[in-house]
Formats: sequence, C-alpha cells, structure tokens
Amino acid sequence: MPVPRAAASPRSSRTGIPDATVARLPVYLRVLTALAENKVLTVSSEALASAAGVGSAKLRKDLSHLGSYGTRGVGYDVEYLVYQISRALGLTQHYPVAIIGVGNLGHALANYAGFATRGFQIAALIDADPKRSGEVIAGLEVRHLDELEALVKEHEISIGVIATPASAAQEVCDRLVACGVTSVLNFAPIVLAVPEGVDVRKVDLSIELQILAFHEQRKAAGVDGEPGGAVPDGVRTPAAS
Amino acid sequence: MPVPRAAASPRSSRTGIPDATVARLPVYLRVLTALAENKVLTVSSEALASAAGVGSAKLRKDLSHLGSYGTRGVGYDVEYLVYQISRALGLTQHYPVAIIGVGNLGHALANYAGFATRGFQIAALIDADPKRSGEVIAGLEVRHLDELEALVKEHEISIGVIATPASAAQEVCDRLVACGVTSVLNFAPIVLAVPEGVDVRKVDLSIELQILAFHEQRKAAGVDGEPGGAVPDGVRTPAAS
DNA sequence: GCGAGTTTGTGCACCTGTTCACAAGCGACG
DNA sequence: CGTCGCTTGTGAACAGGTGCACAAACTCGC
Repeated sequence: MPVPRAAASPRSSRTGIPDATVARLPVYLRVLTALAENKVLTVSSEALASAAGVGSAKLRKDLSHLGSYGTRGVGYDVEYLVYQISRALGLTQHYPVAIIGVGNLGHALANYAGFATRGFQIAALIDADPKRSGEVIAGLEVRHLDELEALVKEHEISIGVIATPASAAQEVCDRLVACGVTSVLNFAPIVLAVPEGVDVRKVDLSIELQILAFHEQRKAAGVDGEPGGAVPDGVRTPAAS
Repeated sequence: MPVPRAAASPRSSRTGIPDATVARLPVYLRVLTALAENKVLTVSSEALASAAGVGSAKLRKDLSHLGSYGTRGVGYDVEYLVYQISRALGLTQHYPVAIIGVGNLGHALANYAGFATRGFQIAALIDADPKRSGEVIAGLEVRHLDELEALVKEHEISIGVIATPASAAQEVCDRLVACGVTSVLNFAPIVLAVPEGVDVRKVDLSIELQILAFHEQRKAAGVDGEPGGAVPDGVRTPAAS
C-alpha cells in the first residue's frame, strides 16, 4: 500500500502566519489607521474586533502571530500596532505596480487612492491600443504593450495588475511572468495558469454578485429548497456523437 | 468613542451547499459556458477541474452537493450542468441591481459585461453629485441620490452595489437596507455594519494588493527554511486549455 | 450478453481555521 | 505595598473544508 505522506504543502504556512490571518491584517490596518487619525492612543481587542467585523478572540489570535504587542489590562498601542502590521505585511518596502489594460476598470484602478496611500506606487500604465498611448492618467503616461518588458525591468516591477479583457489576460500574464513578475492581481474573468512560485489573486466582480444571488435566492425561498418539479426544460439533449 | 458595531456574520449554511462550494460554482459556470460555446458536449471532472484551477475530487464533491448530474464512465453533460449550476445559484431568476456611486469605479461597473451576461440587469445608477444626474452610462440615465428609495421600490431592487467613497458608504448602505435591500456588494474600503439577515460581500482592491505584498516579501526574503523541500508556495497551475 | 476500461460519487482521515474559556500579567487605587 | 479589576495570550475542543482511495455504475467493443 503505497500511501506515503505525500507531504504536499497546499498552502503557505512556513511563515508562521496563517493565510486566513494575512487576509485579515489589512482590515485591521485600515481600522487602526483611522483610529490613529482620530488621536486614539490605545484600543482593546474587543473594540478593534467589532470595528473590523470579527470576533475578539480571533483578532487576538491573529495578532499573536505577529508577536506579543499588546499590554494586558490596557490593550494595544495604536501606532505601534500599525507599524507592526505594516511590517508583517511587507508594506514598509516599496512595491512598484504596473497596471495593464486602461479601460474603464484600469482607469478606476489608476485613480484609486487606496493604492498610493498604502505604499503602492503605480509605476506603469500599459495598454494594447495605440490610440491610448500618450494619454495621461493620474499623472502617468500610458505606454504601449510593446514596452511592457522594458518598463517592468526599468521600474523593477514585481506586482502586475491585469485589467485587460479576458482574451488577452493569459498572454499578458505570461509576458509578465517571463520578465520576472512574481505576483499578479487579476481582474479578468479567467483562470490564469502560472508556473509554480508565482502568486495570483483574482478579483471577479460577477462572481461576487453570483454569490449574493445565491444567498438572495435562499432568503426568498425560505428553507424550502425542494428541487421537485425540476427539469421542466428539455435541456438534457446529449445529441448522438 | 463611537466605534461602529459590526454584525458578526455567522454565515450559517442552511441550504446544504457549503459556502466554499458556492464560491466556486461561478467559476465552474464560466468555464462550462466557454466549453458550451465551443460545442463541447461532455466534460470529465478531471478536465473541468484543471480548467477551473481546482482538484478533481473537490470539483466532484462540489457538484455532488447539487445532485447527481454526472454520468459514470462519461462525465458531465455541459449544457445540463450549466443549467443546474445556474439554477442552484439562483441565476434563473432575475435580479435587478442598483449601483450607487458613479465615479471611476461605478463607471467601470456599469459597463462591465460580466453583469449583464450573467443575468444581472443594472436597473439604476445613482450618484450624490447633482452634476452627474442625467448623464447616460451604458444606456441608463444617472439619477440623484434623493431618488434612491423610489428607484429601489420601483424596480424591486434586492441587490445594491456600493461604489461610493468610504465616507458615504455606511449611510448609503443604511438607506438601502431600510427600503428592503438584503444583499450588498461593497467596494468602499470600510467595514459595513448591517442588521442580521442582510448579506454583505466586500471587494477591496487595496487589500488584495497587500496580501500580494506579503507573499512577495516572503519570497524576496528567501525561503531557505528547509533545504529539502523549500518549495515556494504558489498557486495550483491549471492546465491551459 | 459480457468483460474491460472509464469516470462518478463518497466514506474517511487529515488539516486548517474558529471558538471557548481561563490563567497570566498589567495598571490603578486605597 | 497588597489587592482588585481588566485585558491579553493561548491551550484545547470544535467545525468546516480538502484530498485520497475505492466501490458503484456506465459505455464500448467483441
């Protein structure tokens, strides 16, 4: 019975920080930043948790993965925690970002304040349409897709944001990866294939809506999920092949 | 200090379909739709899984939650499966959607083809800026925020998309909920507080980037943990189709 | 009609993440 | 200086999701 451990490491856990925690840290960071701007000095796990929409125990466990930065009986020092979370997320470093595809969505992304204020600098705007080349968006000139490789190298870009149509996404992704980009944020409605070692995160607007539709349907139908009377359509037509 | 109370989302799944499965069904649906357009009649779990970027066992388990719609020794009928997944997600129904906030992002959303092609119809575009009222985007006239309640009732809108600045998001959300909207897709970088029974999903562009930055940092720092494995974590690479 | 080859559906063990509950630690106050 | 109240940090139980392996079931070829 050849059933070895397989030792497959499905997810990252070598850092000691679980993926689920990493996904929540930016939320904490945002809330803490807002608190700091309001001159709040310390915050308890209870208050911070409710502001972030999570349970207090979960929050404490999340923060404990970064180290013991709280004070018992008092809470967490807001500024210090901001710094520690930023540090854990790697935001103390400077990551130049390239946006490929300057359509409606690319426009929105280029103007999105949330990038710049978090330490991400948009270093290149790239589009395949020559008519767009030269256009200035958010103070940056749009360059043609041909220049992608040169721009990535010039600005040492390590994160690429794909906002192209689905048909172009895979090719753009391949080219990004070929010239050293190891992290991709994909807005195109397609599953990207990338070699190992490259991180891809996807943001899919229609998927989120579909998930909402599911819950909406469930609420509307009550718990009565009877599929009876199903299949009124003659959809099942496995034509002879 | 007025810390917003956030309703913890128990995310109870009473349908029998796990949340994790629901989140993947739209991906399967998209791949299947593409296959159908290519005149593919049946597909095996292996092929579908690799195209969707998941394991085949996981895919089969996901589909088994909808019922036994496969044929052993053959695979799944593409068209039939499209229908069944659409039905499970509630896409056979018609969900009018309102977009509040017609800035850069709202523009992009209004023009996003992924909505209309999945059965979602944008029934109202709303903005607080009077100068935008009357502007026509994607064939729909922008209306003023004052008309929100009337529009929601008129079009029987049950899903609201918030694309406003963060400062306005909570108020808009409250008003949507007050007139019966029970599902909200939030693009504003803020944690919305909603009463129980209301579903909120958030899409946060900067959070995704921060998660990427974390992984990027980890890769840059060297993954010299163990000489044997030392496999940089990555994304499953689906076979390109 | 029957066996060979496929592919689904699923029981089971593993693992990640969540929740509970409480001891340890810190500040305040008398 | 001791005691008390508050909050963190964490061990342990719990829940949900994932991957493996295999029996059941279907088609095809003969």
